[in-house]
Amino acid sequence: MKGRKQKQVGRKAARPANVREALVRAKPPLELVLDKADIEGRVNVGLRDVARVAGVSTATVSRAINDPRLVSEELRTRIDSVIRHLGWVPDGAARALATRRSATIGAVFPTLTHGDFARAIQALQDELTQKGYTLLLACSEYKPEQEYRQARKLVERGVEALILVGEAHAPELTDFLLTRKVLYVNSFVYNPKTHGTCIGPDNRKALYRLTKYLIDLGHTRFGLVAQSTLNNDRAQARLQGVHDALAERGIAIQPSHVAEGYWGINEGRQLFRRVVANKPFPTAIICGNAYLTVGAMLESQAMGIRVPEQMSIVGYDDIEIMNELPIPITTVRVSSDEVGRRAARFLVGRLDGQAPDMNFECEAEIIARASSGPAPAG
Amino acid sequence: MKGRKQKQVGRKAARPANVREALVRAKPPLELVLDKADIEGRVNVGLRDVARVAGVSTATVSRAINDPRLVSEELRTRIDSVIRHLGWVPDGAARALATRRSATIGAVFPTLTHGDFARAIQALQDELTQKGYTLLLACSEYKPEQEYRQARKLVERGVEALILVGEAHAPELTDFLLTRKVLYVNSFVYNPKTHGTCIGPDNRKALYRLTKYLIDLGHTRFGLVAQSTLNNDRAQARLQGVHDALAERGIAIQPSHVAEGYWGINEGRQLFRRVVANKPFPTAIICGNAYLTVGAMLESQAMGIRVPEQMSIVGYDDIEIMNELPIPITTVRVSSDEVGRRAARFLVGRLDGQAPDMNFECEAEIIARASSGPAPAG
DNA sequence: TTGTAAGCGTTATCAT
DNA sequence: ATGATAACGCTTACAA
Repeated sequence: MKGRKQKQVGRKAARPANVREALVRAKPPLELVLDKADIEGRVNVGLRDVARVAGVSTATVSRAINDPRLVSEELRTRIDSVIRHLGWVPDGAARALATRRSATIGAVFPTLTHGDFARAIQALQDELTQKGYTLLLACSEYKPEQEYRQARKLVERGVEALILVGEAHAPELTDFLLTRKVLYVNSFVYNPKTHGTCIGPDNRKALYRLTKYLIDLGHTRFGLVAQSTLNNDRAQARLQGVHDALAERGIAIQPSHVAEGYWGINEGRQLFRRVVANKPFPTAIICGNAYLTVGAMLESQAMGIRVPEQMSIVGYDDIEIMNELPIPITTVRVSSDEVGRRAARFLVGRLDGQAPDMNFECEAEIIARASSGPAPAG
Repeated sequence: MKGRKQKQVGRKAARPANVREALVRAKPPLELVLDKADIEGRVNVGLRDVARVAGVSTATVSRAINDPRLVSEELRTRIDSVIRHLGWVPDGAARALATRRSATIGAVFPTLTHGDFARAIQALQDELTQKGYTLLLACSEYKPEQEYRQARKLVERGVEALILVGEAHAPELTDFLLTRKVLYVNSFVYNPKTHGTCIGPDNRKALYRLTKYLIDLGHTRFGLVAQSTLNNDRAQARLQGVHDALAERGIAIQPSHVAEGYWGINEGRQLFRRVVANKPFPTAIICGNAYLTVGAMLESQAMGIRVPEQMSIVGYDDIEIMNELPIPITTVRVSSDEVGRRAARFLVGRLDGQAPDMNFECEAEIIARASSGPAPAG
């Protein structure tokens, strides 16, 4: 470590306080003190240098930047000018160490490329920036183990709170959060029964209602282009919603009419083909996420299936293209922005000691479009 | 600040070193020392507590976690066990302060929701995590002023390097980076003449070549569904590429065949309508970004225009849907992943003192699909 | 191999 | 309103 070669008795002693002392109270020629020689030994200018050049104590400089009202007009302007001239930028690490606050919030998302998460992150970012916080971002790639490691690292980095996705975490993570008493929220889920605050849609209910909507349209033969439920409690809850609604009416779903995949238009196409391969094919197809839905729709058209006359296709998450395709798609709209914004507000509120610890359910609205209609007579 | 109420002469003095000392060397019943009373006064356990409980010096604990080889087998396992039992997590701020390194890298993107940026961020994230760094993320919303503020804040937060998008920054930012000697890269651009390292495609060249490709197909009447060049040097460079190619062949573009917007399928539709409103409409439409392109394509179909027989439509950025629409779209493929990954590698390399300061051009490949063809005879 | 203690750049307490 | 200085929790130079 530079500048630590010799044990110094005291800081002042190490720096000849000769010419500078004279310059200190000089009025305008601040440029003079910018002379390299003045900041000898140290690589970066620090608050101490500002104080020295401005001829005040470090305490005063600290006050001047953190609560200017505590400092006299005169000193304040003098200090500001020195800061500008010296180009000083406060050191976040030192500040964090002294205050025990980092003004940083961490988030671990399964992926950053899915539209809904991207939107939530954007909103999160906006909101946090506005409130003076910074976002530390990590990615779990849908692996609980990795989520744990990342969350841990974020806590080491000093985040004051954590945003997670879903309610199912590695047990180590839950333990860790509990014993360290880390403030966090589970986003994109709503299930007050779980441990921790949650902010998001009730995934089960959303698909329960969507399925009911189709049942009410007379459909009885259903197909599923589902998203894998592996390490994905949201997908799991959605599937549960479908099954709950069907069970209520005593409708069974044929196993061959269920295909499970991950993500992507092309994958949606393939899964769709698999589902409709077994005649008679379903009159209603429910898709697990946005891009699977788009794929299913595109493939249905390529196959010459008339939608919604022969078959209804519905999806989850309302991305722009759903409304722009030749046959606009019925889907569930969740405001990811809202999830992100709410999460940010909640955490910042709690950190400021306000806001009670409550859960927040985001609306999941069914947007009915041309892709769904009454079940065909046959 | 807690625990700072009374001036303490020395730390040890403040803590009765009675019973504990005896426990220190006790073999298995480590649980005993977990007793709250042992960590009195302090809210969080610290390295000192670990050292005390393990009966070693703080230096040894530090070594044990940072370079285990420096510590004897015996102490190492003892320390590890104490760490686990105490649930200690090192304090990043303190470590950053002491080492003058934060293992953190900052990025400021115009937006997080565009597919290309999201992909780059994802890659960035992966790569950085792998190398032991964490990503601090910020968002400029395409505003140079905000980019400056965010970058500054990231530097305050102690990032060791910065990833920016584009080469045109606020002058304050350029100054700031220069005087603070901040390591950074301009991503998504390739222009070795600018200040700073750049990693990305040569936007001008890419569209120059795409335009040439269309010219070679016999097109002479061009239309533009352009992305606004406001605060967007990439869009500007792309436009320049188009104009360069056209100028070379003496082809002029009719002002009424140019429409400028931002982003989104719907916007693409509107702009497209505007462009084709002026008969005879262009035989080739070049679009400024992915979603504008999709919009143009969708609208052309809604209007009953035959593509590519009557009109060729080409875009920029190869997102999945381009290849999945009924008429797959010719476009320029830029590997955003590569941009992100390269940027991360470059910065980490430089921080480790390897890697020379060189620019890196990412390939921008023309993916010819069904949406482009020979100009119609008429 | 291990310990001692200075030092990282701030903030905050206490005294003036 | 301002100054002096301990403290924040770690790393590391130097001594043993």
